[in-house]
Amino acid sequence: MQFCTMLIPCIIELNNEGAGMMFFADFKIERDFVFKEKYGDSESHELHFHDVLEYHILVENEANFQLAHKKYDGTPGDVFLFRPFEPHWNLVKNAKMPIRWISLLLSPSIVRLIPNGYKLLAPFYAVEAISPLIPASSSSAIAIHQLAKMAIEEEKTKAIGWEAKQFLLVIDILVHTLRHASKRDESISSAERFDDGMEVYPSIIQAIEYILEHFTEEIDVNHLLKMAGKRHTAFYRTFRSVTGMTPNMFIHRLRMQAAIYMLVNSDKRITDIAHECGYSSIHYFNKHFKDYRGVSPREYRKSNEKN
DNA sequence: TGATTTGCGTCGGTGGCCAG
DNA sequence: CTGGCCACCGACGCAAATCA
Repeated sequence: MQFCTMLIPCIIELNNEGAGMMFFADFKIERDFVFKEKYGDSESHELHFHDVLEYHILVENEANFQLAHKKYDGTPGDVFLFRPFEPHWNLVKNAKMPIRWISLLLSPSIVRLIPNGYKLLAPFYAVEAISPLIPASSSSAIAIHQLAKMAIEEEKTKAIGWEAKQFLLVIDILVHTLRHASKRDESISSAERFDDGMEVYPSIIQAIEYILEHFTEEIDVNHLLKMAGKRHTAFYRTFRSVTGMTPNMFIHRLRMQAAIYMLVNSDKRITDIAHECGYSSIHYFNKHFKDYRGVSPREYRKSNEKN
C-alpha cells in the first residue's frame, strides 16, 4: 500500500458566496511520490482538498473540473495541477464515456533533494496567479503526458532501478511545469491577465519562490517587501490574492508539511524537527502543529508509526 | 530526568478605512 | 489603484506543569 486516505469533514468559505461542506483528504504518503493509472465512469467524489501536490493527467475522454471557485472543461491530454489546500473535484462529462487518467501525488519534501528544488514548486503555490491547467495543445502537456506514461511503464516492468527512474521522471515533470508557467510569465510586465482572466504578479511570485527556498530559516518580511517592490499594505493584499493566504500562514503551512514528513519518515527528536523546520521555539511549534493537525506532534508520530 | 505541552503576557503582522 | 494611519488579534517567547 502506498497511500491511505482519511476524509475529515469540514466547512470552508468558498469565493465569498457562503460556506459549503467539503472534505480534507488526509493522504499519508509512504513514498515521496506515487503514480497511478485510474479509470472511472462515475468519478463524482466530494469536493475535497489535501496538503500533497497532485497532477491529474487526462488520457481518455472528457471531464469537468472544479478547482476552488473556477470550472474547467478537460479534454484528453490536458494536465491539471491540484494544489495544496485548494478544494477540487472532477466529474466525467458523459457516463457512457468513462475517463482514464494518470494521477501523480507527491510530497513537497521531495524537492529538498534537488538543487534549487523549491523553485520547482512555485506553480503549485501561486494558486491565483498561475493557471492550474496546462492545455493539451502545449508542448509541456505533451511532454508531461509522455513522462507520466513512462513512469507507469517503469512500475509495471519493475526493471532494476525503476524507482530511481521514476524519481527522475517526476523531476522532469516538475521542470516542464515550471517552464510552462514561466513562459507565460515572461511576456507579462507588472500585472496583466491570463486568457482565463486571472492576474499575474511576477514580483509576488518571486517572493513566493524566495519563501519556498528559505522557509526553514528566519524570513524577514521587510526583505519580501523590498523584493516585491511594494508597501506593506499592497504587499499583503496582493500576496493574499495570489496565494489565498497571508505570508505568515504560507510559511507555516510549508513548515508544517516539512515537519509532518520528518515526523513520519525519521526518528529525529521533535525538538530537532521544530528547529530544522524554522521554529526557534518548540512551544510555538507544538501549538501550530496542534492547530494544523488537531493532535500534538508526539501523538501524530505515534499514530503514524510505520510497522 | 529530559522531552513535550500548556498558559499567559507582549509586540508586531495584518487588514480596514480613507485620502490622494 | 496605491499609500498612510491605526486598532486588533495572532505570532512569538518565557515559565511552569505534565508526560514518557
